[in-house]
Amino acid sequence: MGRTAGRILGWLMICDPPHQSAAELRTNLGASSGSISTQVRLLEQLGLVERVTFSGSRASFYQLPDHVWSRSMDAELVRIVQMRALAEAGSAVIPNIRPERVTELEEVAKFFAAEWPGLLERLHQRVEVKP
Amino acid sequence: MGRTAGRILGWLMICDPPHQSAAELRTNLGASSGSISTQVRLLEQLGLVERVTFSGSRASFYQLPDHVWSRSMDAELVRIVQMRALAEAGSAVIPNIRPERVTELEEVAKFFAAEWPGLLERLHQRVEVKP
DNA sequence: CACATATTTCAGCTTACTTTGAAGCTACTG
DNA sequence: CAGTAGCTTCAAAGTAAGCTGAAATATGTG
Repeated sequence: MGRTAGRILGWLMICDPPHQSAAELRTNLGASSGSISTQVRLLEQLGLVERVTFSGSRASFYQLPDHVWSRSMDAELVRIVQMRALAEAGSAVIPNIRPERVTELEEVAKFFAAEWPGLLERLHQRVEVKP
Repeated sequence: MGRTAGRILGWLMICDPPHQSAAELRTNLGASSGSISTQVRLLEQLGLVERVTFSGSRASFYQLPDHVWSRSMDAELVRIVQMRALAEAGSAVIPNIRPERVTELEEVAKFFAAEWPGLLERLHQRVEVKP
């Protein structure tokens, strides 16, 4: 993630109101319109920003989705599963000496793939369901 | 981590013998001596490669440490704690509307800081203590 | 302890990514 | 449905990171 994307996220965490137009982002961050457009789209694809509109204004506004941080941990599971698939592909090249150089990676990936869903469930319980 | 660092790791997972000299890495990966020197040092600092020597040869050899993959998950705890510290610094700028934009990040960081040590313990049990 | 071998350093090159700003396009308001 | 505010695109410039290879430095064998 680029510099501007990070600054957009930071600003969207503290701005008032929580939704900002591209022009507001441009002004407050000192970035160009093109940069805002590109980076906001990137963040939208990553699920870290959502776009909202209001009738009466033709501008789009950008804001952080609810529970954005705990939800972003969900994406980690995708990467863990990709890692497990990669590690499993390694079974084709297991060396004779110290084969655990390859097999251990698979075990680690399997471990996290098994543990992560439960962890996420507890995280969401804790963060999204306030006591 | 750069391209060459990744290729070094990959080669060290499957090479025979498991320890390789800089010259061997250079030959097998088609990289320059400078690149090998720099990237091997980077990997050493990250704890992903260790350097060994043998009397009778003046060359250094590089190899993967034991349990390198499960141990590399330990480093994640450091990053989680750094994230918690950053998130706690955010308490100085909590906005009035939708304050959870900032506070949720802190809760997520705290959650992982609390959970990670136990997770690591079970990982190491599972991977390093073969049944 | 001389000296050949191995390693590190570093300036310049290459490559990949980011930003800018203006032109073109979209779509909403009135 | 015309006009225009706002968004996207894109080529060019800027920036950052990695690689190379030769020169400088370090190492430890014999």
